[in-house]
Amino acid sequence: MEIIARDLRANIVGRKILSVQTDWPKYFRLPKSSAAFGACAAGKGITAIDRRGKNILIHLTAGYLLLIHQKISGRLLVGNWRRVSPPDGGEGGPRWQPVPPSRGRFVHLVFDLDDGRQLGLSDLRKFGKALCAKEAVILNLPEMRNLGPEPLDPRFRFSCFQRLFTGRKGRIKQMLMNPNFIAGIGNIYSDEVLYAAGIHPLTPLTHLGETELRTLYDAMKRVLRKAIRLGGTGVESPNASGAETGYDRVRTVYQRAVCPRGHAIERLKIGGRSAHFCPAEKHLF
DNA sequence: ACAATATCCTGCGAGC
DNA sequence: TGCTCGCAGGATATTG
Repeated sequence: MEIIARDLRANIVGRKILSVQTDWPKYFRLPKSSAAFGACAAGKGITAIDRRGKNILIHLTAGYLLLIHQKISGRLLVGNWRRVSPPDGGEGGPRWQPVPPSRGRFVHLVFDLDDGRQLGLSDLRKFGKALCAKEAVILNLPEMRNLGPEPLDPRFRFSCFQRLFTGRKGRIKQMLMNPNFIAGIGNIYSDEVLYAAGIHPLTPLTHLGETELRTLYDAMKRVLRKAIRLGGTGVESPNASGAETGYDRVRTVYQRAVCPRGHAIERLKIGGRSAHFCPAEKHLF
C-alpha cells in the first residue's frame, strides 16, 4: 500500500477530479448515494496523498478527503479506460476496457482527471470501499480513529510496541494482523515477519518475553522496510516473462513450498486465514 | 467480555 | 470437457 501511495503521489497530485463513474455503487460508503459521492469529489483538486494502514488518503481542496480502501483484490491504477456497453444492453451497467488492454482488468470505479487520464480501481472481488467527506469527518470514523500505530513510524519505538502487549491475550499471528493493534500488516507480512523472528504463528502473547518481543519488533521493521525497498508484494508481479518481481522474489514462507533453507513449509488455518511457517525454525508455542 | 465464524464478491485451479 | 469445491492479499458484523 505504501508503494501504491507513492506511485499515486508522484502521478496525480495537482490534478483535478472532473467526475466519478462506477458500475458498483456499493463502493460508496460516505456519502452512500452515487450522486452525492460524485458531487463531493468532482471539481476538487488533489493536493496531497498519504496512507494510514491500508487506507489510501487523497487530500482534496476545500478541506475534503477521499479515502479508498482496496481490500483484498483492489488495485488503484492511473491510466485510461474507455467505456463500453455490456454485451447485450441492459444487464450489468457500464463496463470499462483498459487502454492498453494489458493493465487493469476488473475496473469498477473511475475518477476522471483534468489531464485526460483516469484514476481507476481494478477490483475483482468488489470488496473495496470509497468515502469522501471533510477531512475531520473521515479521520473521526471508527475505522480511522481505532487504527493502531504505523509500524515504520520512527516514533513507534520498542517501548511502545512492548506496551501494546500488556494485559492482552490471543495468538501472535492474529494480533499482528489486527489493524487496531498495529496498522497495515496483513496475512503475507505477518507470516514473513514471524518467520524472520523465528516465532510460531500460534504462540500466545503471554509466552512472549522481552527478548522475543525485541526480536519480533526488529523483524517487523526489517521485513517491512525491505518490502518497500523492493517495491512491495504482488503489485506488478509476475512480470511479462513470468518471473517474480519486488518482494515476491525474496518471500520466505507465504505460499512457498519450502523455506530458504529447504524445509517444507507447513500451513494451518488461524482465524480463518492461512498461516505459513517453517516447522524447523526455532519457535515458541 | 472475549474469540471463532460469517460475510461482502468473483475467478481460478484442482480433482473427479 | 465440464462440473463442483475450495481458496484468495481485509476488516467488520454477528454469533456462540
